[in-house]
Amino acid sequence: MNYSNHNLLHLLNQSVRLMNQRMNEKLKEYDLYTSQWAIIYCLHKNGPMTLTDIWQYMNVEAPTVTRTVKRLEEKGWLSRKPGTDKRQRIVHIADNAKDEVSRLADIIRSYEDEQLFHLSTEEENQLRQLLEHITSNK
Amino acid sequence: MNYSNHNLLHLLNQSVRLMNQRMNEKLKEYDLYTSQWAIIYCLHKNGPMTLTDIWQYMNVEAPTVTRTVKRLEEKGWLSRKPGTDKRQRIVHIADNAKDEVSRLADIIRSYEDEQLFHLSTEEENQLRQLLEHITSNK
DNA sequence: GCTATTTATTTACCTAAGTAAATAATATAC
DNA sequence: GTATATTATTTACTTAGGTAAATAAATAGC
Repeated sequence: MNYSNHNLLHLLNQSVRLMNQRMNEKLKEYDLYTSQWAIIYCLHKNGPMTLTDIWQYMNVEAPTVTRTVKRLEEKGWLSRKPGTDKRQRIVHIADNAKDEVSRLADIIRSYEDEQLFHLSTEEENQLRQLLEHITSNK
Repeated sequence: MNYSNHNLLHLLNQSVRLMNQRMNEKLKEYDLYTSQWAIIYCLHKNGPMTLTDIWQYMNVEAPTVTRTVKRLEEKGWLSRKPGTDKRQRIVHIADNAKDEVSRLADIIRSYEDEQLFHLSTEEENQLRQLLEHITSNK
């Protein structure tokens, strides 16, 4: 496919749609979506977090996280308990799910590294640098 | 902000969200969203097209285009007429909107080139190449 | 200590992408 | 030339992002 006539924003959108589709395909057998896995992985790496911690870390808005966490709780991946501050609800990986999450973390991480992008370490660094550049405020 | 701990898919998602938000902000004064403008611009460049032409060109699914075109028709930007094949509906820019679209095309194109990404020509080519690489099938 | 403000989360509703299935017109098989 | 398959579009429903506003708890002012 030749994208050379496409403008950069369009190309960026197409790329991210395609990457998410491929990751969704990979996650299908675990009954998860990319965005759901992103939150599970976040908690796996960082331990229990409040909703505010999560949405700030993920760089999305609070209602998006509320909705996704709710679904993951219903499916048994996550659980919530009240914090010392009664407004807070601390989200953590459900005890039953911990082993599965550890196992999945390795599988998905290596899928992403080895198969999703098909980039050399050099190219990956370049891409990372360019994306960090455009997302930095001027 | 330091993204160095983030994996590449996460970074890519964040970047595209941010770019679309900025473009939406720019388009707000014309009462348009990025995805809506993408279709108008497509028709501006290529002339009248069928729905199938559009979704294949844009690399999205048909129902997405159906919905967006419907809204743009309601707002007076686009219009549709039947094709020779009675299944087809040929989408074109509404006569009333043509001047405005031409004017906007220049404004938005230069916004994207000069302000949205903040990349040198060299960097833009690099990014384009990397994105084309990851979207190519192996 | 009571009022006002801030903070954490949720609810309601918008756009934007996807899949699956329905509909209607055309093309193909025979 | 009728039955079948294909094609173009739409409808219904899902996830995923956003904003605005509601709610409830904590904090600050006085």
